[in-house]
Amino acid sequence: MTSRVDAPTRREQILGEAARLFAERGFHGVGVDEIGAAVGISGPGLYRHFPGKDAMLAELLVGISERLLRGGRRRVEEAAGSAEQLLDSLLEGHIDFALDDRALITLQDRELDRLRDSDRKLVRQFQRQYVELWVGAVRAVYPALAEPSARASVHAVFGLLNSTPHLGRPGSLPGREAMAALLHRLARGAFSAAR
Amino acid sequence: MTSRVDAPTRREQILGEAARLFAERGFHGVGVDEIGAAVGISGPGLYRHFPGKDAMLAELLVGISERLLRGGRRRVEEAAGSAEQLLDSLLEGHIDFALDDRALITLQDRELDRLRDSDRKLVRQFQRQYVELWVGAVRAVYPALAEPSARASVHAVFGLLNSTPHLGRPGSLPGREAMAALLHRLARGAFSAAR
DNA sequence: CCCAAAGGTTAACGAGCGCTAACGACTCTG
DNA sequence: CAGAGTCGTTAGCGCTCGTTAACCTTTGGG
Repeated sequence: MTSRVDAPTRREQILGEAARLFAERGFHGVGVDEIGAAVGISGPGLYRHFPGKDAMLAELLVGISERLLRGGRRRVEEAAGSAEQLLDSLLEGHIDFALDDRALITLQDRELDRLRDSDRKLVRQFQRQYVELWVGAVRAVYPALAEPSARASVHAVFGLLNSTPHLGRPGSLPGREAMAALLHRLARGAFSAAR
Repeated sequence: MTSRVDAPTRREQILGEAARLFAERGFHGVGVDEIGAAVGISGPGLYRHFPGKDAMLAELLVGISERLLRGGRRRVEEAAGSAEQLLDSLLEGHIDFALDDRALITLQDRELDRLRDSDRKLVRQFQRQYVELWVGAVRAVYPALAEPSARASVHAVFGLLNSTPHLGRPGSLPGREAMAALLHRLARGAFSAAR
């Protein structure tokens, strides 16, 4: 039983560096030797922890989409109150994720096609359920909004929130908390204009 | 002098298919043989038209970013009227681009790092000027908005508009005109909430 | 009519990549 | 202290990929 506050295990360390490298240079653009070097071991030593390079990507993508969905569902259950509160809670969770796990956000919509069919289907299924959860929350706040428009709006707002990775040098932008608040307002503004 | 309404030249044909393939499977995920096959010639025949695979990507990315900037500047000149009109015009242009050239949009922020240093610098320069042009337009409409917030908002709205490529099966979404109108409203709503 | 330019073809090379094989050191545990 | 399990190492295989070389066919102009 591994404690949750321990230093990251070698496996987790590898996954973290792999995520960063994949996001920076693309799945095909990174060699196993580089991933190994990033954690201080070299090349084939990775195969003591993963059956192959594909498996690392798969574990990353399945992990993200599953975490997002679980977090969303938890918020749906906890938000017994108003529909507004649920939408704000979902926004808060997604924004935290976008700001703190930029590499994973990038991978999620960039390298999905490199997965084996079964893994890709699984990730797509998680993503779809997550989107539908949002669609429900948005329509609870804006009941006049038709479902196709709501779905398209949710996709678009995800694009807005996930745009964080593509940002320039840090100087010309707000800090982390200001950025979170700004993204929240932008997203709410977009939804409220969906009509 | 090539007429603008002629059938696409072989070069243009290659660029089009390369854009589609790069967007689908990533730059490193597509082989020159596939690009050749997509236009009916095979593999090394491409080298009669381009010095290498990198050159195709470079021409695509430089072309897009240059076109976007030129279109934006044209709209700035033409919009002698109100600031609102300019912002709407910029939105219209970018939305047309996002809806009609999805592959290029995808490439623009996904494969930029695969370029030679000089080409990447050029593309980044075009992109930066395009963003600054938008920042000016947004701040003309919302003068109270500080520049860093305006810049972050512009990036975020680009993410919103460019989210079109990541959409699901066509059935569950609005048609092209409805989608354009929806994106326009969402973007305006986001800006108006930036504060 | 010739010949040069344009635009293809196939064969093959060299580099890089994912992965396996074979081996070694360290650390527990009975 | 033996032996197994864990976690590394290096060498190298086989394949793919971008690119080059050498050659062929068509076409338009002097």
